[in-house]
Amino acid sequence: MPRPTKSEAARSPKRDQLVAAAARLFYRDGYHAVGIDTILADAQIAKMTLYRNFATKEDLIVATIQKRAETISGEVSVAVSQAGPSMRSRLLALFGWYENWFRSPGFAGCAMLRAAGEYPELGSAVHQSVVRAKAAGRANLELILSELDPRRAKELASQIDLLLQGAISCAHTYGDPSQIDHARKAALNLLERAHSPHSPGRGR
Amino acid sequence: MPRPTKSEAARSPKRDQLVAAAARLFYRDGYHAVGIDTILADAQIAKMTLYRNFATKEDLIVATIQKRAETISGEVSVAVSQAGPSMRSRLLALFGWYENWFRSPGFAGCAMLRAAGEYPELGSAVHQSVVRAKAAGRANLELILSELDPRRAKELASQIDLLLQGAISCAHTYGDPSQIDHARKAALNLLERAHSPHSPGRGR
DNA sequence: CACTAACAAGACAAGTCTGTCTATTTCGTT
DNA sequence: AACGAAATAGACAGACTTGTCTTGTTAGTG
Repeated sequence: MPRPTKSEAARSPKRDQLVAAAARLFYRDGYHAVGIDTILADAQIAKMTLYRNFATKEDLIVATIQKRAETISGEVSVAVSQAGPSMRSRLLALFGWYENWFRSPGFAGCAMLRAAGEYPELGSAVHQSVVRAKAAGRANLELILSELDPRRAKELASQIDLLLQGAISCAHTYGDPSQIDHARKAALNLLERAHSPHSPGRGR
Repeated sequence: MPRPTKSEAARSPKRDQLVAAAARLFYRDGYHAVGIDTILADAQIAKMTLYRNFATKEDLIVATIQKRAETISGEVSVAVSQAGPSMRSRLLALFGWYENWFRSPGFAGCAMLRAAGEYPELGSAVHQSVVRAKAAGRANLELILSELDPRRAKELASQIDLLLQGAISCAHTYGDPSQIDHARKAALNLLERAHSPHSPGRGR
């Protein structure tokens, strides 16, 4: 069947092309700042093809967020799984992935946080898709850490996630990739502390 | 002199009114999403009055960021100075201020980070104003912490700042003010560790 | 070969955007 | 009372916005 099944209503070469161009331009210039005509010109795709695959521009934005979430999740999983068995080396692999990202050309912060910023209302479809993606990312981090200490995995995952999200935002704002170093040092401190807690019930 | 000096070319009741309305609307809906006509209607001010005080819309955005930075800096300083003398209580006062903010109605993340997100280019006037404001905030945090241990104040300030910036973004994204709790716990851990470092030269 | 679905190209509607300009009015000062 | 700066109201230009619709072309199907 040369016609590629189509079936579910998602896989289409034109659709992918569109999402790829949109993701690139949205990330570079912002969601409101980029019009669909710019995307169509860049992807060399007709307007009707866009509106056959997506109901609205916001739908296209959601698609770029979902695609980015999948990509990041996959790459991080690979990086962590390729690291040594110790929790420390796994965490360092995770931070290594982020550092590479920060140092890559065209880095401009987190596409998802920026989307949540441009669509600040909680109920917005775009914002909701960011919530899902970020929650999945934190859950994945929790899963990684649960091998160490299942009881504290949730808390430690939240803390390290805050460090990472902060590092992404600050690295972009300052244009300074070395922000990841601060986050890494803090995360290792927190990890050691979780391993050997010598003052248990503190901290509110 | 009943005419209020004017002098420097900044203080004007209409100007302040304009900045206040703009800050409110930009924060609620986003910088690109809000047009100047909306701001003018809200502030009940004529268009020419806007363009007599600001060259462009971006200039108005920069003004809202500067005003917000001043307000936050002042409020945080007061909150910290009103706390007890111990570093722990000072830090708790700082986090208390953030928690109140997160729980206040209409909280929608950090206006400055969102501005940097909508104007991703480093050289942009808006982005630059965010850099200045955020750098000043971190410097202020460093100043607070320098009473504890001047050597580690800079590092600790960066780490806690990352936690705070991450908490702001995540609290908004998830619509969950309790994100500050994770940041606070982590910060207290890092503070204790800075106080009694029992494994010195680790962490890359 | 004939059919059909997908796509390209572009006109079009209806509205929005920023920024400029003119004409009129308000108001504090001399 | 008269002057002048500042504010208002609104028209206006020119460009841009999303989304719809039409027309013609391409390519893979039975």
